[in-house]
Amino acid sequence: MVELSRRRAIEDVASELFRAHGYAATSVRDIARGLEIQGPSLYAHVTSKEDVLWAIIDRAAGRFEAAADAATADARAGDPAAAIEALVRAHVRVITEDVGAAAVFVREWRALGDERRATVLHRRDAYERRFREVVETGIATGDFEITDPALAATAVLSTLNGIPGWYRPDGRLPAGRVADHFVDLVLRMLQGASR
Amino acid sequence: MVELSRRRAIEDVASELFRAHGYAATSVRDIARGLEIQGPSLYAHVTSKEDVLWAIIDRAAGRFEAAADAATADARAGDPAAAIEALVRAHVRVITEDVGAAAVFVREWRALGDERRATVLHRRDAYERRFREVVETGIATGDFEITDPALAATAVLSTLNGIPGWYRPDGRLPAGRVADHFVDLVLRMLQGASR
DNA sequence: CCTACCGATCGGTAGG
DNA sequence: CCTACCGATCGGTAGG
Repeated sequence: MVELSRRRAIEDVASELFRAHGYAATSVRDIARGLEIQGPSLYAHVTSKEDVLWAIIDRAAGRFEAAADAATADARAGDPAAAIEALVRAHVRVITEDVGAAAVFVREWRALGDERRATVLHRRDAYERRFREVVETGIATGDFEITDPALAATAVLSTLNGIPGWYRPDGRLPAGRVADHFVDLVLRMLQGASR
Repeated sequence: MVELSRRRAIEDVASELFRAHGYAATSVRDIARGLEIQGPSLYAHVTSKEDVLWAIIDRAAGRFEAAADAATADARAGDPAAAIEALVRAHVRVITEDVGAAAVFVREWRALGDERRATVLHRRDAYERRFREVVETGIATGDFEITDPALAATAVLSTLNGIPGWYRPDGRLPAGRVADHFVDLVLRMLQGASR
């Protein structure tokens, strides 16, 4: 592992602990132990335990948003299936590139204070809206066979957000294959046909 | 609300608090406050905080298993689509009948002690296997167009287990409509066709 | 079901 | 980054 900023190392250790045990069940001293320093020494680098959680979640949110921006820019307008494929690949890539942070982002936002929690929920809403709008476009073009686009978008994201629950970088399926499978599953979910 | 056993009332209050804030972030005194008694009084009814979590999770697991048993008994053998539909309807029904308990079951099993956590994970594996076996049957009969049945079963359950994250009994969609939509989405995910 | 209380641990600060 | 320490809160017990 290359040199990381101390601050980033703290967040990586904390991500793994928050993912494995949850934010509330992880103590500041647990994080410090993972860095082989004393508990209070952590406060030379962070101002509070919640700041560490916020840094992890804020960065993860930013990576999802940036990846979706790039995916949307790449995909040709007027092809909803291609647009969904790009969004799914982007989402899966962000998850598999840092599955610890993704798990914390998906599960631990409830532990944030009111203001930050509200901010994260708004950003999640805006992010989900991108999926929903593509679903709506696909309904309009006749590519998708969906009667409730809001529910379909929620279901798609639930499907993808299960990945941090089982994906491991050294697991049976490499990240690219995971993305391929979920692109197929999601597209079929939306396109329907055989019934 | 009808008379409930005191023990059951404790579990219902705890379910809501565990769902909203997580097990670790909920104190025994928080649970007691929801019942309008003092913190230590709770111990007249339960032996530990973890016992309450276990009771919620164990009961939820039993309800999922019993519902799947009934669904499997009902569905005609040799029709994988009907079998999946019955399993999905059973799963959604268990979630929507007690969304608090379902959320705790899905999210909070990490907080159990080693032995109980291992037990729950084995039961989850066995439960997921039922879905996977129907997927495998569907591949064999040609009804399903799936290349990785284990991943497909995991994806289906992730999709369904997102429901406790947003479903509310007084929400826009009644439980039966939620089940209808997820049956459609899941069947299309498995049956494929249009690509 | 209550009051009084316990030891352990929590997040965090003081002062190097 | 350390040691020494703080007040608050935790799960849980004693003894009615």
